[in-house]
Amino acid sequence: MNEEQLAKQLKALSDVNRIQILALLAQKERCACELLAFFHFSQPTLSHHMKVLIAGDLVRSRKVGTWNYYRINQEKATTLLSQLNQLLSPCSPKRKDG
Amino acid sequence: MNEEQLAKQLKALSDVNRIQILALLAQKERCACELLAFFHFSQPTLSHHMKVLIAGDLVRSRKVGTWNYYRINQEKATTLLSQLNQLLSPCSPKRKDG
DNA sequence: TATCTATATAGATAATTATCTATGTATGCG
DNA sequence: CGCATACATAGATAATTATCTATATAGATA
Repeated sequence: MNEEQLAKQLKALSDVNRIQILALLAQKERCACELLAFFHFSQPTLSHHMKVLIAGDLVRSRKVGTWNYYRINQEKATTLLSQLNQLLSPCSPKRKDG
Repeated sequence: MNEEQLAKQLKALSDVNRIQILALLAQKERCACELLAFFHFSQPTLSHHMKVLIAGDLVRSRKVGTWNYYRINQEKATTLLSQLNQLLSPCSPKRKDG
């Protein structure tokens, strides 16, 4: 388990606005302007938050014309959950040196 | 789901040192001086990190003489995992307005 | 009581971050 | 082409945070 990457992902998740963004993306893929409508911060601030989420591999984006659609990176999100589950659970000896 | 508290807990988890502290506590309860031996930062810094983890309800402590023993707050950790699981999973309509 | 050990607190500092305004880029359309 | 729309980037700023040194507190023990 790469703790640097895990910390980066958890840091990406450690902001109320980004948590709410993920909650919105859990429902469906959305473009930036659609996301922005839910919040009170500026467009560059949303851009910043999306960058953090993407850098943490929690969100993917695809461009369609001028629109940028965001969706949860389900695979990486699942990996994160299982890592966190392993971290927070009482130690079960999985490896000989564990 | 209280997103403020969730963000606070995830922020507590978003530091490599604190992740490693939790990994050590997952194995067993440990006192501060025992934890400190694993790291290169100072004792007040450990004290700070433990305070953050406790403020996030992820860790509990008990005092025995001069020693302070720390252990994972398993109940709250499990709650956190399930909240995060709910956040990162494709939306399943649990509530009428969901 | 004096002292050692384990831990916390105070205060300072450097790094990070969330946010803003202003501006740039790229796409679609008349 | 000229302009509007969607989004990103640049640069500034205020707040937060991780870390340190110095010091305080509190329990154990000689």
